[in-house]
Amino acid sequence: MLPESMIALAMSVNHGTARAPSPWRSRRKARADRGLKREAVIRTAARAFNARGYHNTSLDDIAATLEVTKPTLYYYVENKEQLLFECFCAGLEPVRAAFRDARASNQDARTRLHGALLRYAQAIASEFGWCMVRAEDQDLSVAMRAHVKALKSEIDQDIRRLLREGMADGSIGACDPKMTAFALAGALNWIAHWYRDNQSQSAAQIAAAFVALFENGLRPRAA
Amino acid sequence: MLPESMIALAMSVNHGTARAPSPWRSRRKARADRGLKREAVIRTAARAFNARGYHNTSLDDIAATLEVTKPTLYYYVENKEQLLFECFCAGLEPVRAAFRDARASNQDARTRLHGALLRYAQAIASEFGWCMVRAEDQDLSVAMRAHVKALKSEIDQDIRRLLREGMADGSIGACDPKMTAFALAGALNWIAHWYRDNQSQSAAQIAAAFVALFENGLRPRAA
Amino acid sequence: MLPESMIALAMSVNHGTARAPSPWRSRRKARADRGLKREAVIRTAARAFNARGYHNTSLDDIAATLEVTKPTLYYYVENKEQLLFECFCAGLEPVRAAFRDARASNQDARTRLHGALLRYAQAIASEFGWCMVRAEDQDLSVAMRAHVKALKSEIDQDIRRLLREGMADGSIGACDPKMTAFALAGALNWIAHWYRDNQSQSAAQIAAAFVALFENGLRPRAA
Amino acid sequence: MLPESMIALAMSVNHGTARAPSPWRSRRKARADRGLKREAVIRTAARAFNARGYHNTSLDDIAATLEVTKPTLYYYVENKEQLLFECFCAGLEPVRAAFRDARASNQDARTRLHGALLRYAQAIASEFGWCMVRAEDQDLSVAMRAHVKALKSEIDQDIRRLLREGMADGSIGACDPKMTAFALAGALNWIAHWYRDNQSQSAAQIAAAFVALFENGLRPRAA
DNA sequence: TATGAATGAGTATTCATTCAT
DNA sequence: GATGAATGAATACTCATTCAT
Repeated sequence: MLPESMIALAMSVNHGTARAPSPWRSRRKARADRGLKREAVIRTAARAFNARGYHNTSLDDIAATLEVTKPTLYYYVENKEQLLFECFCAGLEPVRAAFRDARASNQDARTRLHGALLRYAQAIASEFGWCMVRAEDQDLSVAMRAHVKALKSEIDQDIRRLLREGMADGSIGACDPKMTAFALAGALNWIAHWYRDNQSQSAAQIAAAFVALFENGLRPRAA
Repeated sequence: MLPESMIALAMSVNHGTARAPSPWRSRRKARADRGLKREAVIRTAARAFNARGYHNTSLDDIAATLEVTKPTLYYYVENKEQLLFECFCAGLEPVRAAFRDARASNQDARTRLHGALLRYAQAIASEFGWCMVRAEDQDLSVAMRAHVKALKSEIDQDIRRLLREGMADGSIGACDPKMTAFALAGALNWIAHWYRDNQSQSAAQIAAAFVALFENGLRPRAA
Repeated sequence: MLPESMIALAMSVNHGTARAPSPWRSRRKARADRGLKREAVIRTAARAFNARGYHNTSLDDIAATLEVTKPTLYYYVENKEQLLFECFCAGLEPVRAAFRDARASNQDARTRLHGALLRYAQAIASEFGWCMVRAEDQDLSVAMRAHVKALKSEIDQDIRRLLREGMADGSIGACDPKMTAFALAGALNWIAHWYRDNQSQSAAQIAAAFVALFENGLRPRAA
Repeated sequence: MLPESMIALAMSVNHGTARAPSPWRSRRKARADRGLKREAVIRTAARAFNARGYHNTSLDDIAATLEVTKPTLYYYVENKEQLLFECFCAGLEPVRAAFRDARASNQDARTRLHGALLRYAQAIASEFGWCMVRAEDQDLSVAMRAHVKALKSEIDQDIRRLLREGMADGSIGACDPKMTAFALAGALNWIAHWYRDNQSQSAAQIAAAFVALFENGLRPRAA
């Protein structure tokens, strides 16, 4: 269901701000995989979208960063829209993996949710965070919009399921799973709006602080 | 600091989806105040931005909805950018009012925060919610961006202050005010992404559910 | 043939840079003649055209300078084009007067030409100079273009006639009247491109220098 | 300092009114150099500006003449303004060359000035004449305006220098170099206002007549 | 007289996309 | 694989002009 190279791309998430090396530069240096170049295209797009927004980023911008011409991009990607979609998928994959692991584990539900949310937060803070969260549905064609919605909904359902399981196994207090899932996801997604690489706190630290809040709430605990 | 007509506009937030009646239609019907028309322009823009996004909304779209020609918009507003800014302000004003009230009250801090967040959530669910939350900073000129950032920061500081006051008066448990403020705002802002007028739950109900989560946390309480 | 108020306007040519007083300002102060206001409109337009060019001057600019609204201008003038035409006429009238006088005098032709060119130069250096010289024919309707051409041609013919008379009465050496008239007019018209009010030399001094050149030529004279 | 292709363009000045052949028409016919096309764009623009003025010429007009679409123009030129600038430069180059030659020669100054002015007049009568002379400074951005002013000033200084040298070597009578330079340039520049290709006299003949006037003046010479 | 309000027509500029080479 | 060249469609913004009041 997800595009081919997505997993490889997602694994190598790069938090640094260094310009991605252009695989075109050393032209003769090996028949550098089409896959590698495709990855570079997507990653470069993600950074540009993140920095300037989807509509304020032209394909020319992306091509220029890669030191390539615009039509070349079309060799690796069908559309500008598809470029956005690929970025979205690349960012989402680690999140899906996190929830897969949560399902497989046999700890109590709150612990499993805790772990998944930690990885969720890190994905949001990655260079693909913008594309996952801030990219507007409006900018996609109906077909892709449906696709994206389905993927997002999957995550939503994963969270709700863990909440319900937690209420069942006693590790989570009574709550409305739908509203609570929205609140959790919202708080974490929002990280994409303010997190910058140079932040004093790492994504992991932020995630930890968030999860602590969700666990204990604002009201002082007895002891 | 905020534009004149903003408060009137903000007071009359309209959650319905009904097309705003066009004050131009009945030309002779009263001396339809310039102010009223300006309001209609802004409100119509807000709905369009909300529905299709800023970049996918042309001034022609807005004009057509109002059954007016494009240049007429320029009679009421300087720019497309300014249109967005006005929407932002219109949405933000009730939030500022909420925090003003929170400062004035002499209840314990958690109660005051609780009240402010309720109103915050309702503002986000209003027709101006998109403009306040999802509009990209990238789309504004540097000058306006600074302006918007300052206004947003004001709210952020208000939240942090209440958190600190709550820790001081014992109504709020120990927490990192900055991270917590981000988490709270994020969860609430996210409402703008999924809330639709036809939702089964009202904005107030949603806000209540959120606030309850924030107060008690996920972990089951003793009693 | 020339518009009514032109002569009065032309007589009061104002070389200063001081903003023309707006007759609207003191509203009650007498029923200030329509003629006076019309004059103010034209003079203000001339200055604006002179400063920013015809196309870069909007009627709003002119209206704003006069502290009036745009439609008011239409009460005094039919068109933007007509506004330009009026400026042209206002500038031209003193030149026509100069050549009328030259025809009436009974001095030798070179002396009469000399005198007329002096006044010609001063007209070009006036605030209407731009409109007379730099305004493009292209910006006028066919009807007005013909009108303007006729007026310009009249001046051209006046110069040629004086040249021929000078060759006849021996005060002017052999020359091609057409080419010479073009050269004279061109040199003088060009003043509109570089003359500014704050020039160290007055329009009269410049005119004198030019006429001296035309009279004696570059080649050193015997004595 | 001047744009690359300018010199080639200037050398091939075409006085005819025949429509420039569109290099796009025969698409396959040769690899029609980008340079050639760029030239065609500039020349076509010059003719249009000449015929209708800068503001009354839309890029659509120019594109239509070339049988190309508007965005194509942007492939060769950055701006409408830059288009005007290129025309200006193309027209000016032969003039600069003329004065370079004048500096290199070792004839008396009056003879050298004479020669330079002849070529000056021919440049003004070329299809680029309008852009050099009648284009308003007002239509250029501040940066370009400065650039243009500098180039024009260079020519002015060249004329003044020759006048001073002429007074020194006795070939030119006493005169104010500044005023005289203005008069000479003005008379020649004015040619752009009235010269048309179908003129009975060639540009060279006109220039000769002008130079004769400047040399001898109006006053009859002794013998 | 003067103006508030509105508009029609125009215009420069941008950009995703295509295609022959 | 990559690019130079071209285009169609869209879009924000301007401005002279009109007209009811």
